[in-house]
Amino acid sequence: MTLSYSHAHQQGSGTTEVVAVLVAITDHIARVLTVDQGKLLPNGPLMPLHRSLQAGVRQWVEEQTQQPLGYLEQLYTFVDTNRRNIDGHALVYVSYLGLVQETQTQELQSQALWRDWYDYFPWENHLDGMPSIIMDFIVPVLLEWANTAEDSSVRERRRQRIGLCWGLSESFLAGDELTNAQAVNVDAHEQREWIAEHVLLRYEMLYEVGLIPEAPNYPPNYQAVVLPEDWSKRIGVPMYYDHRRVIATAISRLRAKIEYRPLIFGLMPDVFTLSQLQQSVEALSGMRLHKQNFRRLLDSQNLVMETGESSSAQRGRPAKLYCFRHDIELQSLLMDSKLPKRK
Amino acid sequence: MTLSYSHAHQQGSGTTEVVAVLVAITDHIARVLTVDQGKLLPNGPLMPLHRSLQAGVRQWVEEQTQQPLGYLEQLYTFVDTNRRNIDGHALVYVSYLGLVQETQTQELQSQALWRDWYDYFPWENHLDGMPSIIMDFIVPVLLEWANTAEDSSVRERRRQRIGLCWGLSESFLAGDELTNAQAVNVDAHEQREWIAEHVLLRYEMLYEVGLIPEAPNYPPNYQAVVLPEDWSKRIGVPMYYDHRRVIATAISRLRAKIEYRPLIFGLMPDVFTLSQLQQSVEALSGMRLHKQNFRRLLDSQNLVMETGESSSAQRGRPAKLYCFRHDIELQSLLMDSKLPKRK
DNA sequence: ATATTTATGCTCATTTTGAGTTTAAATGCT
DNA sequence: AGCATTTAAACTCAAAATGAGCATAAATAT
Repeated sequence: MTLSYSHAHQQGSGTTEVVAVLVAITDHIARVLTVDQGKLLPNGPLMPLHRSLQAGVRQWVEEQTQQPLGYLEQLYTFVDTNRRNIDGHALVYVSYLGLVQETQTQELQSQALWRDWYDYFPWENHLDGMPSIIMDFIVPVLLEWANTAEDSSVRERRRQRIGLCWGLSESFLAGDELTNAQAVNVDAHEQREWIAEHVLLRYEMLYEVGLIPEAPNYPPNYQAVVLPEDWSKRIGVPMYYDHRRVIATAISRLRAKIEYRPLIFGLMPDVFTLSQLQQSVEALSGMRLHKQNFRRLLDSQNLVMETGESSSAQRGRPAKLYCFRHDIELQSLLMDSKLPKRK
Repeated sequence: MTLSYSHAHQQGSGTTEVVAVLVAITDHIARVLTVDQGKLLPNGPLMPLHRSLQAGVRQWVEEQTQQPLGYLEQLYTFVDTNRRNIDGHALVYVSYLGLVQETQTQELQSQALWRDWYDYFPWENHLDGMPSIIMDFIVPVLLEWANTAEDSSVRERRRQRIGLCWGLSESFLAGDELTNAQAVNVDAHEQREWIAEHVLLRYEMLYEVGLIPEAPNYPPNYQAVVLPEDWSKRIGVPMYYDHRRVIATAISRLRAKIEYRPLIFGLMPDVFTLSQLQQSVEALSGMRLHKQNFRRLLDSQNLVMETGESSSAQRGRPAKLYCFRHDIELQSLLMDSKLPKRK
């Protein structure tokens, strides 16, 4: 895509930028903080006055969004050879993942906006089951892409890749023909498991195939499947540069890490019920969890303690309130902390 | 430390460098490729002609070591505010982890050298049990450091941190007094488990306390423990800049990732016995594994297949030869692949 | 009152894990 | 040749973790 929007700092002598993916959960929805009508992530050049990359991130986020931020961790470093400084050096941008507590998401600058992260990745939201777009449009186009390869071994490899990325069974992908056998196996499409943390792999596959507006080969011209009118909505909101890939990187990291580190507490209010905690984890992973096993795991890890009070629930039995055990803060950062498997 | 060695490219207009930690296993020993008498990792500036960071890494490694390299993955991006370009921008360096097969480690440039990585981190080698230096010197100094803190809560936190990093039991660290209770508990020092992948955390703790020659506050002046004459040898070979930290980052990543991704095949020859495979994994993790469980896990994952031949062993029953199943290459990169716990 | 909703405690079969024992097939030494 | 030694590899077994479900408790809505 061509980009009309441009930053002043790109003409300078620096070649390093920082980009931040700030995540918060509000109304049980995972959101990222964006600027410029949701088209960009907060970002800015690393300057001589910054004593570290983190310091650069904090300054630019503060300046562009006025959002105070807590936990921050480096994600990945990209190079954009299309953007260069006056000496011809390509732009290097270092991405960070930041966590923001729900209670901290107030009074932003006007251009800053918290957006549901599934607006950018509709296929990643399995909270109400697998979205129909996957089996109706995405997978058919991908299979078409796989089958148009010259070499049969390439075709096979592509099909395997599709199956692994999108949780499809071997049988669904087996054989070069996908005629009536396909109809039979459609119902068995959830035989292999959907792996939540493969967000980046899935995004990169869609990008490679040309299904993503940001990709150079968009739109794809496969004939077997007619893309619906509202395709661009279904494939998610596009962004400038490669910022959508940066978000995909962040979601992948968050979903993977939450399995063994209690990052979730960086997103929770100080006091919460176990159901709220579970709903937050579900918002991140995009999947429903087994309630009883979630709780068993929680108390086996000793991460939370009761406050003694109960919530004034809307309906049903009032839930006990809990808080994060700050006395084992350090332990929690180091120790393994797993999550139960899907429901 | 002050550094006499300097690179020409630091005077240019660029601010981005790449640094590579190349790993290979030769003679059952995990090694990293170094230049400049083991004082530096292969590195070089990112230049306008490079089309990606990986391309930069490959060019500089090739130029400085003539080592062909295969698998390459980004590690972490650092900023060195002590090194700046002519415009005052701090140097940003992006580190990479590369894997080299044993059969590929030939005919290097004279300045390039494969070094046992435990030369840099002697305390990380638990192949023959926990090294005595840990309980004899490192932990006593760390406890001294913990106990000299003003605030008692800081003391407690530091002790917890020490316990988690170095695998010490609660009881060993409990209480403010460590007089005769200490002697009693010394034997119980392996109650909590040593976590192999915490290499970076351990290095950073030693650095913070001043036990690392590269640290600004080296040497520490704790009185309770008299450091032995050969301390500098025991605490490992120092490097220029923060390159030792980069290696620590690489080892941490490798040890963590090998638990769930079959990275090990990037280091193995094309054909190998299961014992050789296990020894390689042990070289990386620095710990002995339970042979039977290692094999059970291996064939549950279907990563290797018999070649049909057997090895002409030096002694004992000949072992079957195996090779990596290239047909599931992709699968292997995605799928979980765990390792058994310690022996 | 009774159905509905939410919270929370408990059970149970299956799988995974950690740690052995046993048997097999080679070599080296006397 | 015979026997101890060494390495390989198959099999067993108890304990712990996991996935899934039932039962009970405490509130609200009709």
